[in-house]
Amino acid sequence: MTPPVFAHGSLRLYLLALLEERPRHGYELIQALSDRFGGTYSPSAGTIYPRLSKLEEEGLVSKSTDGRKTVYEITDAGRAELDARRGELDGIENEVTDSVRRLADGVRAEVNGAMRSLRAELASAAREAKRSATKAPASASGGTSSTGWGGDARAESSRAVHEIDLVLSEFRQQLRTDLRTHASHGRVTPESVTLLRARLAQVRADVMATLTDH
Amino acid sequence: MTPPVFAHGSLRLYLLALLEERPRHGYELIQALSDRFGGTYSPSAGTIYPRLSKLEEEGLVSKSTDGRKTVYEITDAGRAELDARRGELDGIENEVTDSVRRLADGVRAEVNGAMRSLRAELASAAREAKRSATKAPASASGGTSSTGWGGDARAESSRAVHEIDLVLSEFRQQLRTDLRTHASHGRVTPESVTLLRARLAQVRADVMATLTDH
DNA sequence: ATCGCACACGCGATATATCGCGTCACAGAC
DNA sequence: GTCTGTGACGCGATATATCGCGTGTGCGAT
Repeated sequence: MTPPVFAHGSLRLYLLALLEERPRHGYELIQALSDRFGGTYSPSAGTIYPRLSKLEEEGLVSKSTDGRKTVYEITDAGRAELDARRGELDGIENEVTDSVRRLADGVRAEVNGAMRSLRAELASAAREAKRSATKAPASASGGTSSTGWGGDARAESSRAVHEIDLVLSEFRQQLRTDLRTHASHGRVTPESVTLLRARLAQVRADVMATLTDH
Repeated sequence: MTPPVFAHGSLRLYLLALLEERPRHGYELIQALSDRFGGTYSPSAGTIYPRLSKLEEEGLVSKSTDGRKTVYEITDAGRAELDARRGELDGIENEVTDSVRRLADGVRAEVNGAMRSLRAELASAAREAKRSATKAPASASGGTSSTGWGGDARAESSRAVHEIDLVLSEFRQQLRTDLRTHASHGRVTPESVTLLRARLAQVRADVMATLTDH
């Protein structure tokens, strides 16, 4: 039901990036992630610790105990891995931001539903007024996707896809900055939105044309 | 903040009573308590484990490890203590039930409050959707000031910015999916990247123009 | 009687680690 | 080219343990 916030290799890389800033222990990383993504998303311990274990097993981080804390530090191998994939990082940040926003929207809807059932339950409880009932939560997961790599003949294609990702990322960043600037003095009208939507649809069609035309 | 559910010696005794039924491990006790009191109240690990340690220290329960679980069993001394204070148990059960009820009322109030603000937010979102999507047949006249909240223009601008964010997000998602599909059979050339870059720059310029043109 | 204060207690926050489910990507089978 | 299984992965649930804050309780001093 709730789609994962981090795509397949993303958490691994992001953790490495956080540890590059400075050594941290597990709980600290959980908080750091929670902070960076508005508190709406908090990675669970079951997400962080297995990943850290894996990273240590791979030799990308080293572990050392400090009282009841377990401090993780990035190794040279870790820094190398990070350097090699530095470009993916900003893409990940944007992706996660998107996921979190979708998640927040989902939560809003869920709360609506939960409220309905709660109201029903309270009404029922008032009617009976002597017996109690039990409740049960729920959970699941879903999915998104992202970067693909690894071929040989398709290397160029992959590179191109990845670069498009970067271009998109940059474009979004720029437009956001532009809008923030102009929104403070002067205003952004719905017409801008409409225009943007139309133009992007056109761009998409044109780009697709270059793909199918050969 | 929230008043304790269990009065001073109550948890200790209740734990003993639960262990008299059968040996249990810590987490099991947490769940048992959560079950008995309607799920509204879940004692935290920080409540249970120190108490269990204390009980063991006093020799009222004995501890034994089973895999990653720590099973607690009542001792003769524990049964003696329980027999001596059997009378208090009913009182405790009632007391706790009352506490939980009060707590549930508090939650209900809180949720109600949260719902109010949520409703407001949803209403706002609905207004936004209506304003930008529908080209409203009549009704909407010019006068934005006087009644209603001040800074309507600012709010509209903010809403527009948010929506642009959505459009960007969606666009990126779509393009990524498109590329993914076409990248498997057929390929993505650097020309597509170049084209995309150029077209996006143009779009950005055009959108910016709608902002400064007024 | 009552004042006050050490001590026990309840509990959320802090901290760590594993298990099992569902999903996704990738490789090899076809 | 499509189908498939399998392994890695994200993540909630399970499981345990400690720290520190606020409060209530009981006892000795007043």
